[in-house]
Amino acid sequence: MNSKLEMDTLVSLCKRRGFIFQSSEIYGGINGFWNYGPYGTAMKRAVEKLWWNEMVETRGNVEGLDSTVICNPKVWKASGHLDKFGDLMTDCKECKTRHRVDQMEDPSTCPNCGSKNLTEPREFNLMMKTYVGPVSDEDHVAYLRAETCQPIFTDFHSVRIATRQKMPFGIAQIGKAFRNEINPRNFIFRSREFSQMEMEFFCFDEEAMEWYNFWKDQRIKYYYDKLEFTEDELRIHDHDTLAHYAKAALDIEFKFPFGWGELEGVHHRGTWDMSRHQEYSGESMEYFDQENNRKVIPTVIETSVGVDRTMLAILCHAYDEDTAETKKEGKKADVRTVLRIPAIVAPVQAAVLPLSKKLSEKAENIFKDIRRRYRSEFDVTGSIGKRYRRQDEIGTPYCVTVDFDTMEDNTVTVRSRDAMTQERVSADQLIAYFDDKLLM
RNA sequence: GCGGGUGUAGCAUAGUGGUAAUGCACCAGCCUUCCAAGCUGGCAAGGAGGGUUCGAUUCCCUUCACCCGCUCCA
Repeated sequence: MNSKLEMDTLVSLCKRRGFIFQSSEIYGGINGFWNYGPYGTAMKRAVEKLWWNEMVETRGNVEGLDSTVICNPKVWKASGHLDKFGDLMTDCKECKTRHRVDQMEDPSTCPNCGSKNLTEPREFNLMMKTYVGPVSDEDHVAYLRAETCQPIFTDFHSVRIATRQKMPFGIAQIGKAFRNEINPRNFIFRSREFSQMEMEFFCFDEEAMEWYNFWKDQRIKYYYDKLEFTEDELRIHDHDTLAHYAKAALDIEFKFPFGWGELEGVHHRGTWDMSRHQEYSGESMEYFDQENNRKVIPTVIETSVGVDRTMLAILCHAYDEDTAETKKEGKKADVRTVLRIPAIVAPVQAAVLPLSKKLSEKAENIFKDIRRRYRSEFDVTGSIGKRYRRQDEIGTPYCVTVDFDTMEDNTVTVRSRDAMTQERVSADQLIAYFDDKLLM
C-alpha cells in the first residue's frame, strides 16, 4: 500500500472507476449506506466466492446455509441483542462524554467530570426495526438481523440431519446484516447495511481450544496466501476482556489509512448461544454423541468476516502510484495509478486489446475464448498506452494485446500490470497460461 | 450523539451579488502499429429547502451528506 494514501483519494477513485458509490446519491445520499458499482460488484462476488471455496467447497466438514434476514423476534431475544441493544445512554453536556446509565453509580452525575448537566437518558437500540404484515403495530414488530450467525444456530439440527454430519462440523453463511450504528464512519468500514461471511464450527467442549487455534491459523494464512496481505498490514489482537458469550477471542486487524481496524473475529463462544436458544425455544439443541453415549450442548468456534471491510482492505493494499515515462507533450514525469489487486479477486482478470482497430476481429475471437473462464474485458478505444493505464486503474493483472504478428504466427503479448513487462504467448496456450495465474 | 471542517460537471480545481472557467475523464471525427500523443467538435455542474435582494452558486437560516477529533462498536 502507498503509505500516503488518503481516504479521499481512494473514495474518489472508487467512484470514478465504478467500484463504490454513495447510496441514493441523487437524493443527497443516506448516512451509512454504500452501493457497489460494476467493478466493485465483480470484486465483491469474487471475494465471496474465494471465501466460500476456501471455507465450504474445499472442506468436507463445513456446510452452507442461506437464511432470511428477518427471523422470529425471539431469536434476537434469545441471542441477547434486543436487551443489549436497548441500553439507555446519557451525554454530559460539560465534558462531551457519553455513558451507559446502567453503569453509572449516580445516574444524575457525570462519572467523568462530576457535572450534573446531563441529557435525558435516551435508548440506543442498534437493531433495525420493521413490521411484518400490513399492520404496523407493536404486535408485528420484527428486526433485520444484526449478524448472520444466529440463524445458523437455530438451524443447527436441520442442517445436521439433512447432511448427516457428525460433530465436529461447521455451517457457513454469507449475507447481509444491519445495525443502526451510532456513527457510521470511514467510508465502507462501518456502515449500517453490510455483508458478513461467517462460519460457526460446532464441536465438543474438550476439543474447542484446539479448534479455536486451528481456525485462527487457517484464517490468518488465508489473508497472507490468498489476499496477499503483508506482515506490516496485519496484526492479531487478542482480546483481554471478553464479551459475555466468549471464552477466547481475537481480531485479525488491517492497517487502514485511518488506523488499525478489525477485518475478522475468531471467537470461542462456548455453549452460550446454543444454551440460550434451547432455553428460549424450549427445543433441545443437544447433540447425541453416539461414541460416548452422551448428550452435549455443542460448543461453538466462530470465524466472522466483514465483506465490506475486506473490500476496503484489498483496495487500500492495492492502491499504488508509480512514475512512468510519458510521451505526452508538456509533461515530464507521469504518475501511474495502479491497483495491485490479487488476480483471483480482481474485477477484470484479463483485458483483450487489439493494437489497431484493423485487428478487432481476431482479438474478439480470442476474447470470446477467454471470457468464458475469466472476468474479461475488450477495449479498442484510444491508444494502447491509454488502454493499459485504464486497466491499471481498475487493477486488471493482465492485458492480452493482439498485434500484427498475431496474424502471422498466432501469438499475442501478455502485459503484466505489476512488472509492466510483456511476454509473447501462443494464442492456443492462453488458457493454460492463465489457468495457472487466475484460477483459485 | 458532541465539537470542528467541507459541499461548483464523472473526477480535480477556479471564480463571481448580474452570461459559471480550466485540466483530466468520457463521446464523435481525423490521425495513430505497444505504455496517459496531436488536432477539431461535443456532453456535462454550485447537495436540498427556505429567507434577504430587482437579482443568490456567492450573504443568512434550516436540513442532508462527507471528512477530522471525541464517543460507540453487544
